[in-house]
Amino acid sequence: MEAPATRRRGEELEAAIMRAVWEQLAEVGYAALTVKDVAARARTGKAVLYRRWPGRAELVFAAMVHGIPAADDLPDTGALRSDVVRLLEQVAGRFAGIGGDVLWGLLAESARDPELLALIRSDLLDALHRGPMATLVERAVERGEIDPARLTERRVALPFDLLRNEILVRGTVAPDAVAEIVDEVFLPLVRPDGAR
Amino acid sequence: MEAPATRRRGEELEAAIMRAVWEQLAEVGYAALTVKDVAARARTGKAVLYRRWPGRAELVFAAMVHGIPAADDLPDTGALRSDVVRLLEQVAGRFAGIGGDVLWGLLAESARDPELLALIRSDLLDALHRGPMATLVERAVERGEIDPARLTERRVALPFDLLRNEILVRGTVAPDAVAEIVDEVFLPLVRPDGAR
DNA sequence: CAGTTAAGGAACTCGGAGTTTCTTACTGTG
DNA sequence: CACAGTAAGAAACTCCGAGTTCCTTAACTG
Repeated sequence: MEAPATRRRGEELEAAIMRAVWEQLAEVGYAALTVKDVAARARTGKAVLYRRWPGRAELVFAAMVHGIPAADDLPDTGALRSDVVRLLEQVAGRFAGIGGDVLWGLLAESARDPELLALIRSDLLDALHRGPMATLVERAVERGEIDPARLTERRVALPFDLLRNEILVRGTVAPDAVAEIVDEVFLPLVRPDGAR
Repeated sequence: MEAPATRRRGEELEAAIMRAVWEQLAEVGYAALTVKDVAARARTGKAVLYRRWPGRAELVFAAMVHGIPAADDLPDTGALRSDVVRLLEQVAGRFAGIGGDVLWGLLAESARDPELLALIRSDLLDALHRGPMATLVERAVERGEIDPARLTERRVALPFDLLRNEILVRGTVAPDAVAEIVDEVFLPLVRPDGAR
């Protein structure tokens, strides 16, 4: 933020840029984010940014991947319900501060670039979700909380599909949305029969 | 398409513009759609467009509302499953030709304009879905195909929430997605107990 | 310490959104 | 049928942001 005493390079410089992008996203959103403003905020020049990322979309994508902390601490509460609730809330929390519009903007701007689009879809929308969820489900099956016969790909994906819908369509995750998704939809579909 | 013999006005002109927007959307998508191209395609000038709509986003929104035929023919096959499948396929079909990127672009560009955003959400994402679905569900309750005690807002919204997820996230609706949504998720949640 | 790399910064091109202005065809009214 | 008034069609214009280029100079390399 304050004037750099020296000329920064490598890691340090890059971190400052990522931070500047993230802050701009939080403050003005995607549509109003300009490369010049980001450069100014990071106290550097546009050329430095373009030397690293081919365009605005890639820059923002990098900042999101960088800014969203990895979910290394997968919930393990011993019960399926609380595990899933906590995981969903974790992910919802990661998107707090920046609105759904960042995702829209990114997707819209990348619509013409199939490679970037695929990357965004897999890194930001899929990988972060499929793996963790699979683990939670696996554990629950072992505990007998889930009937394996009732498991399908679609049902496992359900919690995140619905959470994503909240973020993308409503722009925010209502306080009780997570509980609803888990209690009204997910659990009734995978619990062993009899347990309503 | 061909040179207009005369100078058009009102309805006729407007229809030509809406058609031009729709065709451009289908051909180049939202990001690459320019007002100048639309005007050229409709054989008119930019000023004519800006006299009617305040900006690009409103123009595209108008074209979508105009171009998406109303679902006046609500399915009524006598069975819940086929009703819902048909309704979902109807809606999916309406978005054929233009990709999900149009929605993204529209949402991204309108992120700063709360009124337009609300309009898009309600007209394009909500109104078209909530009403028809409610009717189908109502009929099914009367036929005894649905247990009213198992109905919640969220469950009724489920089919469209998931369909929307397909369109927005995957960019397309896989051939068997609709059947999966209905058979693996929706029906098991609302059918009277015992019917698995 | 000499040579190389790249940061910082400014000036540039290019293109699209939105505006303005002008001429000229329609339209509705007397 | 003539004469406003309105708005279509077309062009030129402003503004602004993405991406590029170039130059100076600080930091790193050996």
